[in-house]
Amino acid sequence: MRVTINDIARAANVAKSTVSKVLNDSPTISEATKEKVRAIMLEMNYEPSSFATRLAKQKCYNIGLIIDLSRKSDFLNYSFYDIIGGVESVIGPLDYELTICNIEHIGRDRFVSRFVLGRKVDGIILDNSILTPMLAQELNERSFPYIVIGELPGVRPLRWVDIDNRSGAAILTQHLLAQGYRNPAFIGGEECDPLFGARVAGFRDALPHTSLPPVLPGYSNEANGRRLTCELLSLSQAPDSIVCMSNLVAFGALQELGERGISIPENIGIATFDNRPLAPYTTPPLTCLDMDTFALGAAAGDMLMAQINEPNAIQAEEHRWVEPKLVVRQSTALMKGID
Amino acid sequence: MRVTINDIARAANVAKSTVSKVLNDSPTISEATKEKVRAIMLEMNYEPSSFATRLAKQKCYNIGLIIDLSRKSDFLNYSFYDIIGGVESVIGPLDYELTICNIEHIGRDRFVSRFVLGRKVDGIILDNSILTPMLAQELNERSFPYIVIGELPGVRPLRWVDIDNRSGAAILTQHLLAQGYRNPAFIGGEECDPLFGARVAGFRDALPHTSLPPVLPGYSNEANGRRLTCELLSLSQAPDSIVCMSNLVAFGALQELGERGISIPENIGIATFDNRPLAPYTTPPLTCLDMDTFALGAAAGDMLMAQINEPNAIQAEEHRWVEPKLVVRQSTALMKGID
DNA sequence: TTGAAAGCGGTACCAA
DNA sequence: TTGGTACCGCTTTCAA
Repeated sequence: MRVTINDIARAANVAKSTVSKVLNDSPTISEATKEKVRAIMLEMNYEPSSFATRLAKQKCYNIGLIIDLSRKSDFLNYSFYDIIGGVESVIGPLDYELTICNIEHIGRDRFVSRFVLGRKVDGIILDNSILTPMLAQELNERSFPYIVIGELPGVRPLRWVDIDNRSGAAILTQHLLAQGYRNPAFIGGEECDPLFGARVAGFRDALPHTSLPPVLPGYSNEANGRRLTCELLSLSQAPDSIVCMSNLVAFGALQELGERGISIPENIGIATFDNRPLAPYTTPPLTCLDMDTFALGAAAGDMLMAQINEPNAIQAEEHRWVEPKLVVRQSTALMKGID
Repeated sequence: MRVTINDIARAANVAKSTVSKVLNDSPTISEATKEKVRAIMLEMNYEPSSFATRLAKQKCYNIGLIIDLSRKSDFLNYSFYDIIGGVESVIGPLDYELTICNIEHIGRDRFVSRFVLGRKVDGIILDNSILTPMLAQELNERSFPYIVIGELPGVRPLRWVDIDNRSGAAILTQHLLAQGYRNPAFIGGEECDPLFGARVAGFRDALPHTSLPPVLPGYSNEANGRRLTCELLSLSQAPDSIVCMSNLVAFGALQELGERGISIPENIGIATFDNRPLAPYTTPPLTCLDMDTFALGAAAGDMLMAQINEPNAIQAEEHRWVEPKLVVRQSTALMKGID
């Protein structure tokens, strides 16, 4: 049988409540007693049962990361480890744990009851693809702490973190202009996706308001990168540079342009979102916007801990942006001779 | 205040123990009572407290995935989501949860006491980079269920799952031979890494025992891919094909060969381990061995659940291999004309 | 078939 | 500064 608080109390010849106070480093216990009890704990290899503690304290020291594992996406595949690392880097030192909650089997509706009513976690972090307005309302009504990863306009009060895609898109576009490109186009991304909206907005921010740059949406894969590039080339005024929604779109564009003998960066400059998985390894390597997904996770963890510890702040709306970083590579090096 | 088993008992006019039995679908309770109590549970939105249950049952329904988040590796970045998905796919339906345990802050030594003695988890899954012989011994002594991801010869009794790298390497090499290549070489990987040993062994398995193929180790990055390729080319009998330890090594090789005007697959064939992140997107696309990391996680989860539920089987050694899949692409398509 | 009561391993209040 | 004791919410044994 494992050693419990009672064993320690008996061995130390003190009351169980005294042992408990030693565990919590209560100031009402003398140093002498503390030392004695601690020595015995060490000797007996005692470790308090987390369940008993949590039950008694009515607190879980556990936060849930809600995901839908049935969803496969490049973003998740390439950033999940970093996001978890970021979350853990802030909650771990505070002695909180991270539980992965897959809603795939449970279903979106029953999951609130499972995790929120079941008090398995003190707070949750979830994706904007998982949070429905109804779910948000339910969580809000219960004043249950939660942070959304990914902007979600229209549902409030809401606390979310996101990569600042709009500002990032502007940075990327400004870089193209600074390199001497004059007519950037934007390709890839689905119109219904808020990500697309934010990035196109940033793209437009960086351009003169009078200009009407080509923006061609399409599911972000290699084939569409090629197809949309073809479309761009057939325009009466073909662009001299392209901002791509993803690495795969950019890869498709590179392929298409390569086959047509159009050289990059001389004839057309290419910039793309995300450094992973391909940007450093294409020919030529792609100028891109590197997304700090570790920071994203850390920000989410930080906001969540703040909410858990100051429950009155829970009703306040809070958004936090993580700024992406421009990584300049050869695909936009129009001015490399001048430099 | 939240609704507890007492509230339900009161509302249903039965004893608390009766409610408990309904929760556990005990056969000693009449259907009528069950239905009545269940209806009230539903009505009152009751969800049992998992901590109370776990404390009373002395069981956690929780398994720990031990990782060292301070480690950054491509493999983890690209496969972590899949591994978690695999583990969850088997433990989730059994109502187990997955807790991420980062040993970065805790330290390798204290972590046993934290998770094992602290009874936070019923079993753990960890990496062969985390399991030390001492730790293994400690876990074995306590008969604590654990599964290692990644082969770890020399420590026993031990239960682990791994990708069958040796057989995979042989498959990859046999493919080269079947395509008509005669002198494969192996580059990349560190000699101290068991992964390197397994893959080189498989590489040799596929070749005539009399042959002494070039095997050049080196940390697996792009620069070494280039450097080792140069070395290969300067050999008196230069190889006609290369098995690469990783995508980055292969990428380096492609770069080097490309710059020298050596054409692939005609002059030299290239095959590599891992489909991620680059293999489909290089020029030419790389023939590779695709590692099913979801299956790896699922196998680990499966073995762990078996151990938890049959504690007497815990002393038995068990290894499970996940077979990698050959993905043929252009980089080894020597026979494409013939085909 | 149901109920009463004693745990599970802690916390926390109040009295000593 | 310490001890006694009533919980936290559920399970389980034993009696009714």
